Amino acid sequence: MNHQESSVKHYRSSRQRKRLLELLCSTEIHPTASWLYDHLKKEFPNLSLGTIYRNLSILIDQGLVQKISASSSFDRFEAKTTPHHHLICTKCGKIIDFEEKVFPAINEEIRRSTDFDIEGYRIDFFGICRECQKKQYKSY
Amino acid sequence: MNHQESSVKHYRSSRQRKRLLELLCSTEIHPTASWLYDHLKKEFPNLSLGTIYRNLSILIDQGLVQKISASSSFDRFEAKTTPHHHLICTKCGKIIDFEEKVFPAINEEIRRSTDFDIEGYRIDFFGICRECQKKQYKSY
DNA sequence: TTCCTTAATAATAATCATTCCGATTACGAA
DNA sequence: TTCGTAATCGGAATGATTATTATTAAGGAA
Repeated sequence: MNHQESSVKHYRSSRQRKRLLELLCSTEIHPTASWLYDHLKKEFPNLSLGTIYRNLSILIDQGLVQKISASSSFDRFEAKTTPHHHLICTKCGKIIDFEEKVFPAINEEIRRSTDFDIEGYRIDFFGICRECQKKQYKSY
Repeated sequence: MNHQESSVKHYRSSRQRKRLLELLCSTEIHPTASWLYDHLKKEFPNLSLGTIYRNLSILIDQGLVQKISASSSFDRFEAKTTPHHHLICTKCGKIIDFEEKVFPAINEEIRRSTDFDIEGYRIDFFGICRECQKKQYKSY
């Protein structure tokens, strides 16, 4: 959110948040809050789920992490790297990054024809992943 | 979801569901479940919120309605018409349909480079709507 | 029309991801 | 090292959605 950069908020550092970010950077599975909690719990036995959520929102505010809401009942998170889109399996809910190319024509098109101040876009592709395709055949 | 068409489920008709669909077709605001509840409650004083949710899922199953999950804490719904995308205001959460053109290049590109069985895609544009742009200036 | 089977409804409880709160801990400036 | 306060922990609160159960009403058959 560009319009918040003017009021830069300073956050005190914490080991929990440092490790949370490292964990997010080290995986590609787009974890849920509870997955992150389970993994860091081993390292911080007193860890609280509230700490996960609060730090995720701090990291999002810092632009280091982004939230993905993909029609499931719970949010997923990922460390922000390069812009990319998502392949979402409508069977099992799995989300896969789709780096591939950015489509520049979309940006031009959209800016021309709306009075929104567009910050970006995300393409979610819906379909059935390889594993679920196999399962479909088996179920007959 | 194409893979469900083979087992066609028959639903008994109901006045509540009939009116729910009519209401969804008559508006462009992408209502929440509780908005739909509040409106139909006038017509059906005994209406239950569970009835809204159950009928929404039936209408979705019938392909007449689709659910939009746009990073808010609650779902929004719309009657399915032609394929289109969404402009989502990151300030106020408003969602606006963006008919405009379909981008055929995306389909070709994606089908070539993944083993997903792609059913479709949706582009969510994030930005700040005209009204919220005005409010921003005022806050200084 | 009347009856009968069963899906749809209403009311309410349960679920569960997320947020909030009060007491305690620990970062980091002086 | 001290001190002010942000970060943490634990648990309770919130709120959207789902499940449960008794009641109502589609809609097909007689």
